[in-house]
Amino acid sequence: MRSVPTILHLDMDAFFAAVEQAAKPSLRGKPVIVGGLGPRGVVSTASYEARIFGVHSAMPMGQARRLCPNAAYLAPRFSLYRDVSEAVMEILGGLSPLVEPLSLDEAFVDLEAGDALTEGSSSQAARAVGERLRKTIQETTGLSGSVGLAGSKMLAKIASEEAKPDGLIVIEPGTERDLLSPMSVRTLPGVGPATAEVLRRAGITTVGETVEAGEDELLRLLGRAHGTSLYAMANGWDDRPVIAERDAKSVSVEDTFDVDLTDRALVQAHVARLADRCVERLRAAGRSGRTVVIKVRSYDFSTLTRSETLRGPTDDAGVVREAAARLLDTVDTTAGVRLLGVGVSGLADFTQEDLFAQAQAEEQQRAHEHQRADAESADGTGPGGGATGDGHAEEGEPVPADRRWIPGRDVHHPDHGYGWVQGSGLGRVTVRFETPGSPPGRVRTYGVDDPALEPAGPQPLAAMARQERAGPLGRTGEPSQLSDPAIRPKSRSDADEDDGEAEVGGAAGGEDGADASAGGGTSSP
DNA sequence: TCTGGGGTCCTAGGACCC
DNA sequence: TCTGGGGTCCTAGGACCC
Repeated sequence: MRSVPTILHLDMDAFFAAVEQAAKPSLRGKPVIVGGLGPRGVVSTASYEARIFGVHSAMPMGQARRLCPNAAYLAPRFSLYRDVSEAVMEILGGLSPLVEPLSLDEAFVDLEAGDALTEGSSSQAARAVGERLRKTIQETTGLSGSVGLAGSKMLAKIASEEAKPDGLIVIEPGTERDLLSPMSVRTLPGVGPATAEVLRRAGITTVGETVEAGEDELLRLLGRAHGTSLYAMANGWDDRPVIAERDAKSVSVEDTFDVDLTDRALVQAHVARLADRCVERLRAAGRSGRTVVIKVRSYDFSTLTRSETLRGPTDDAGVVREAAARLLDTVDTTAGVRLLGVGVSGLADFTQEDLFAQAQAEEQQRAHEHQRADAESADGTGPGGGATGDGHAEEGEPVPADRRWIPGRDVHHPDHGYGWVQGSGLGRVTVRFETPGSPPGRVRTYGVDDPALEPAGPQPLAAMARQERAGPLGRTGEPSQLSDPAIRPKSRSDADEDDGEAEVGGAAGGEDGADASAGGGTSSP
């Protein structure tokens, strides 16, 4: 615990949804829900307008649609979020060399390790840094983030949570115990539903009661590691350092299917493809791994894993594919498989004699990854798409026209310019023509195979485009990929291997017409 | 329309070794 | 051969986080 609140936690507000609202003028001020659009999708992020209806992260999409039928439902666009995230992380890097990203939208910063506290180390100075940071992020990205400042990571995070949305809270060292005492145990990191239930049965629901219970009691209830850390956290004792970067310890990919898989050959084919995708990611990261894991979730949601440790680390797709196939041989899948996954752990640094060849291979991998990222993340259903899926599909087989139009994706039309897919189905696709810097636009409808309409890459957010025009940002001066004219206009990537279930709720605006909510291949409201 | 996808850490039992 | 103890690795599962 520090005596000055010099640990900063930044949490971007409703990040994915906020990026979409920045990109799509007609959605500003309206409920927006980003997540898997398939029959088994869940909410990634709900805008604050949607949260009023009770929608929140991790909620099944079906439930969200019942609660908030008029929201815009969009598939996530991770490559765009990554670009915005990088801009934010770069700003944080200007405060201190010690930045610990927790996810795309969250990070700790150790202000003591940097020189941002020009006016000396005090609460006031820390608050000023936090306010200036929020302003810079707003100007650079057009988005709001909430900031917590405290003498420890735990309290900085609790502070930013309390500050949401669009706020800043400083927890003055010395006030922690009183502040924490009335809070729910669920506030403490590491206390989820299961732990909370164990504690509740012991009569413990608040942080104060956790302290009163005493360490011995917590150890008895929760075991060694968990009990010890919970007792410390409840007392506000936390001296975990901010750690700039850690190496990943595992890499994995998984797909949930729209319909349970029963055909053994399809299951086997899918595991092989997952193994390939997993190795692609492993190699892109320049790593190799020793333990291969498969994951099988059954029709009834029961989940099992099987693993095999090799004699040495590998980044060979054939080796991983074969290990995964052997593991699958030990699992009965006749009753139906809902999810399949393949992972590699026990990672080692990839050692390579030929560094040039390695660099080249990685470059290709990265380019490929970048192109595939959105297409893959769009579906969440996996390319298999269920028992009738394409386990037999050939590489390069054309994507059916009506599957190219994933709600939320950018498109281009020679007459009307850039817009985004609002919905598709029944042979039609509805597009709203607007861009981040334009006023709200109008909707038009096309046939799904209208040759004039083409998928496009994400358009740069207005604020970020302005920054670029004003000159290179930050110290590196590297132009963002978003504004690189060679990359910005339509890329085919979004259409390549999507599996988007076309469907969008009656998105913002009243003139959507029938198409906006027509489901493509799946049921529609 | 009931449950994503990518991770981390911990526990516990058995094998194996000294 | 009525019988220890500790360390490490592997496997499986589960809680938790964003």
